[in-house]
Amino acid sequence: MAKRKAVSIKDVARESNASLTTVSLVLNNRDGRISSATRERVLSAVERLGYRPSRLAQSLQSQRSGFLGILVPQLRHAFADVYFGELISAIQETAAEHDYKIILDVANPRYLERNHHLELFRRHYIDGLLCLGVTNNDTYLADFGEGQPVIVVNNRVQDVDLDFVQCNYVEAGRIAATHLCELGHRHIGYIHGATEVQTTSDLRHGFEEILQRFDISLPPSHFEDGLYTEEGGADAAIALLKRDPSITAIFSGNDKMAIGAISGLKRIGKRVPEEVSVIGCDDVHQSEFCDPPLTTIHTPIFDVGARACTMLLDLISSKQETVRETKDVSLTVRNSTAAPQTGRNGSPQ
Amino acid sequence: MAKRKAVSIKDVARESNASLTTVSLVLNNRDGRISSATRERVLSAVERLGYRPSRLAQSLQSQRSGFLGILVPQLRHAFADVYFGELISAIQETAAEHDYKIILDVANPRYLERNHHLELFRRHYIDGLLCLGVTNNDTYLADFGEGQPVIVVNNRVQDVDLDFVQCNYVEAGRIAATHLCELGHRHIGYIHGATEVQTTSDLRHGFEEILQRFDISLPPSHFEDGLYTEEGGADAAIALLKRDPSITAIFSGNDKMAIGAISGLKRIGKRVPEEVSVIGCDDVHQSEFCDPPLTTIHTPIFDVGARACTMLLDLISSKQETVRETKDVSLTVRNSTAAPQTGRNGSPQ
DNA sequence: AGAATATGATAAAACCTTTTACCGAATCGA
DNA sequence: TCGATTCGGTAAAAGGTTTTATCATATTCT
Repeated sequence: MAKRKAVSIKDVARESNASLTTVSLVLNNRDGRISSATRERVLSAVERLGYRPSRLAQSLQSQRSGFLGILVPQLRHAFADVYFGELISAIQETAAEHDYKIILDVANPRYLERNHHLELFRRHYIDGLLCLGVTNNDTYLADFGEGQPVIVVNNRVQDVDLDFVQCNYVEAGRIAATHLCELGHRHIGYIHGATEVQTTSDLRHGFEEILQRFDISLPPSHFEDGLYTEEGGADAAIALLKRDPSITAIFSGNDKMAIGAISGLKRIGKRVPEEVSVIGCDDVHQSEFCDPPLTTIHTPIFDVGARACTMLLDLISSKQETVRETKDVSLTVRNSTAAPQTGRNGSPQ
Repeated sequence: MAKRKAVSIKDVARESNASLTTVSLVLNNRDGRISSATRERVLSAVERLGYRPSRLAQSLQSQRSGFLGILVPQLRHAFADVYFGELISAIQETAAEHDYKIILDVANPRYLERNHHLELFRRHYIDGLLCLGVTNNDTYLADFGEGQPVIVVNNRVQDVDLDFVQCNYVEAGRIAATHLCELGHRHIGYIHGATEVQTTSDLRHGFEEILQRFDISLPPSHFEDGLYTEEGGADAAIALLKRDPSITAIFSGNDKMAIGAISGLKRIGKRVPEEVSVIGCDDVHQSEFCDPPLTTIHTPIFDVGARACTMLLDLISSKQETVRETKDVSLTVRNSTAAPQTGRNGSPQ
């Protein structure tokens, strides 16, 4: 199939009776050194031959790949998660605006064991890396060093001194707690996600801070792990209400689990929000379309992704030395929360 | 910050008192030419220096980038769509198994206008391309040619002769229609997605084929565009029932719109499935967690993505000349469909 | 007019591999 | 012992660009 060889700068040089160097200078507008006559000659040859410089050769020479990496953890189907998807959309869009392309990697055990994360830089795959969904267990993050720009997106890592852009999850916890308390709830369940995620703790700290202020106790029996999945959320909600039927409100660490929780509550015949209020966290798109529409903490995920990408580019071009940003969150009230029913239905006071 | 220069094969050669060539031969196991003594010497030097070959130089030399491209259309936040996400997960996983990496591009108008899709190959960004979410309007697909392996994923393009891997949407339409008809529905609404998508027509053809067999008419007033979004699905369902209150079942072109439709129906006080049945298509993960859980056509999206990726690799390595595959689909019955209520509530017979 | 400076273009080095072709030394067969 | 192999290894080319240093030629200054 004689896949005819790609045209190179040499071909252009020959075609235009100019030297290799001249062609390069013209193409890169290296100051007016070249006469407009030769410039035209070169340009027309480029046009005629349909020449486009090889990005491989360019990268080799410039020692810049023009790629940004996105590293996500190994989950069921990581990319089918709207939370990650939203971040990736934001990152891709921002990167494209700056003529960078995105490459996608999944940090599974095999990957890490083979040090593929280090190869990303050492073998010049990428110029910078964005890490999504990291946990405090991800010790490999400590492997990155000098000249390897890395930003942790919407999280932090406890023991590793890495740059990050995140939402204020402590505040998110406070807002959620305040909302429930002010509605009058006193028996509250808490569905959390993986505890090794830093923002999971942040959220809980903020939440408990406010509960204490309202003098409400949150016994261990009111906590349940929802695994950050719908199924987990459903199971957790059911477990919580079985263990303590007086619970009138549930805070879920993310919307996914909250939606699962609503589905679980319905399954055991509890009406939302009449009998049990549910509040989530994230404000993903579909929260508007579950039944009832979910009250949740709005976190500016898209902005965080875009900002992280911009900052990464600044790190790469040495416009920044270090990045540490925390974005504000807010309450989005829909219909899954209400004041608790007084009297009859349980609620032993 | 003296970012100390990366160690190159030259450094290894010097360190191990061998020639450049020898080092390369050892590293690539080019037949037993090298004595085990030198081999050891080289290997230990590699170890000591922490040498890793530059993939840029390798790619330049081999004329293979080691990347696969994924091109998605411009949508709200394309990657935050579980359907695309599932495909991307499958592709990424398969590619990684074969030591390929994935790069992500969004085909927005600016991108296409600048012919960035062609640059992908011409500038050696990628060795092969997977196109997601294409429509019959995407004429740029015709630009790809010889030596540019491209596969359309879970779709086809009417006028362009491109390789594809897809689900059998004609059959999906048939199955959905059969299900509704056998339940006894006679007044059926149809929420469709973008008509410029080939599978949209396939689905409809299959659906109408069965309705004719059951001698049921589907007047234009029973069609509504749901824009492939939740909002669109909700609006469409409401419009359909306002226009013809005798409708007892709705088929939706994807689950997203179906979930929206359920939410819309509830909003106007219609119970699902007692008053109106809803059946979707795709079987996305969350269909299990809406209320009621959605009856839908299961399409093996993940398999399609994985298969498309495998086939693309075969095209690249010339193990295949052409790819045309259609995967089976099946019915997943949950609780959003039921027999129509007889008598009282409308249903003029 | 002779020296100094612009101007326009180019040869060569550098970026880092892999592969091809070749070379000297040792081994082997006759 | 001569010619043919095998063995172990290397120099050089190729892959395609950018950048640096250099070289002619033309122009300007004194």
